[in-house]
Amino acid sequence: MRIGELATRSGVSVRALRYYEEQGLLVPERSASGQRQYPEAAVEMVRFFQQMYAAGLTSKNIAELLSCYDVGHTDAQQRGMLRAERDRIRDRVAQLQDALHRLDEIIAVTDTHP
Amino acid sequence: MRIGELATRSGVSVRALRYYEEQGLLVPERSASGQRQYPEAAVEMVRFFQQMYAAGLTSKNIAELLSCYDVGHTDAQQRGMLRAERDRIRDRVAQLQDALHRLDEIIAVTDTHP
DNA sequence: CTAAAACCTCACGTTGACGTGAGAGGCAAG
DNA sequence: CTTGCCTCTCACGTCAACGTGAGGTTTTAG
Repeated sequence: MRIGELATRSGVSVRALRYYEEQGLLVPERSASGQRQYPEAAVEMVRFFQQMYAAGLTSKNIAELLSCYDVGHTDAQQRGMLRAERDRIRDRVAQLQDALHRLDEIIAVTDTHP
Repeated sequence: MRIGELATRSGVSVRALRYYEEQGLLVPERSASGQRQYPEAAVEMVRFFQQMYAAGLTSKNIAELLSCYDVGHTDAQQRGMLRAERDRIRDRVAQLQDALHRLDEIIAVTDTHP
């Protein structure tokens, strides 16, 4: 499919897709005239990228992560990176839940004293 | 206390404290010579700010949140904002946990196929 | 065949939370 | 008094993930 369809189907902008390519995350084939051609699987890929971005990973992190996935084997350094990222996300979840509780407290107070 | 001590005790940079002041979050007294004077309670405040920033709130959000807290009463718009932010954080936690599971899967795969 | 819609490549602009000097003044110790 | 560290106010720089035209080509619909 072409870039516009992928954009609407995966819920990101055309610009974002070109940016992902720049970062080496999703490099499509090209038609004879130079237009990008994406496979079906690209939709799922892009959603995965969004999820990882939302989790606070950088483009570089995601690229490393993909290289683990693509090559089909990982060295110690890559596995270390994966674990480090996972731990970072875990910490972040804990932080967010703390923040959530503080907000809940404030909401409770402002509801009883409006 | 002066700005340097607050910085080290609360774990942020001096620049960050001046930035918070710019944003109206933490406006200290001034000595005769113009140096900032913070009370003890500022340490806890700054940690709270960091927690909210980590949760994805902007300076403006935190300022509104403080005004709820300070004035001691809230209008409907403020309570709406508080709830919206809380819901946003909840969604984000759910997203992060999804991402966490995907990372765990990848880690499991790369461990069994190194 | 033509006009609109979609695509292409530069390349500069945006946003938020600071970083990083520059140049000048303040403060405790010896 | 002067050395050395802390603080002050501008004010420009940074970084990541895009946004936003500019100017030109390609594809599609009628």
